[in-house]
Amino acid sequence: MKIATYNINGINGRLPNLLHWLSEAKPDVVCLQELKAADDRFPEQTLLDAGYYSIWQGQQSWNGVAILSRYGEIKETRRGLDDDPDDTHSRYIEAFINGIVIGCLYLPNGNPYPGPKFDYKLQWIKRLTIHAKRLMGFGLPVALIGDFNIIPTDMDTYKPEKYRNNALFRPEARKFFQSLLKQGWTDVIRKLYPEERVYTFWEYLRHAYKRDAGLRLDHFLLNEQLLGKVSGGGVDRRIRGLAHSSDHTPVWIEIQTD
DNA sequence: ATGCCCGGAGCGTCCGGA
Repeated sequence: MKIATYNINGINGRLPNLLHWLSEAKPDVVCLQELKAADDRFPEQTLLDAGYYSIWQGQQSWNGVAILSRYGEIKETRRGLDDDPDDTHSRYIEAFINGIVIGCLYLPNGNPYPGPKFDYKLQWIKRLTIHAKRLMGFGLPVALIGDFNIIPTDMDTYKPEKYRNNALFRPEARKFFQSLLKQGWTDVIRKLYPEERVYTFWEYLRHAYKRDAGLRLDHFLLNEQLLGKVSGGGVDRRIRGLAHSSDHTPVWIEIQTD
């Protein structure tokens, strides 16, 4: 069972790219972020024709998350986080697929720091912390997957000094990531590649991809029950270099199924 | 310090992205 995450940066504008990658990579389950499409603009039928069932939480112009599955109708277990009924951002959707709880998230960017957007990021983090702890108590295999908009360590950016006051790299954000690890989650891509530079995002500006001026922002956090079943994982780096690509590239893991 | 590049909305050129 191959599970992937991809910040698509506009699902309709990049539908050809998405379909091409799906046909090539053949993931079984996909978490998508930054749909930038209202609910009624989600390309459900096109994805069905490509073999994928979907659930999604859309929003006009911004944000938006979805889960795709080749296993048939998806059992949705949650959309959105608790404790803020006024939150209008579409950033979390969750499903139960093949015995695994899959939380698909698009954590707020938070720039510029300081400011209200950074405050919103911290608020959202607080709410995710509560939900992540709750998921830990289920006694089921669980994965929190998506664009965390967090550079976890110096190793995860081409130039740490440049990002010291960036919301992606601020101590508050990195501390949160560490606190999740203390809850019992494992950053499985880092575990698979302990020494390597693994980037999942390259800016459009200044030929960042060509210069390999990247960041690692897209993560798989797995609990113990799921970690033991992981047989591999990686980054589909080449996809970022294709024409009209998203600024992120797909990341995936392989799970042994019995 | 600024622009460099993108999609979306919508038809000017801005906003948000990271």
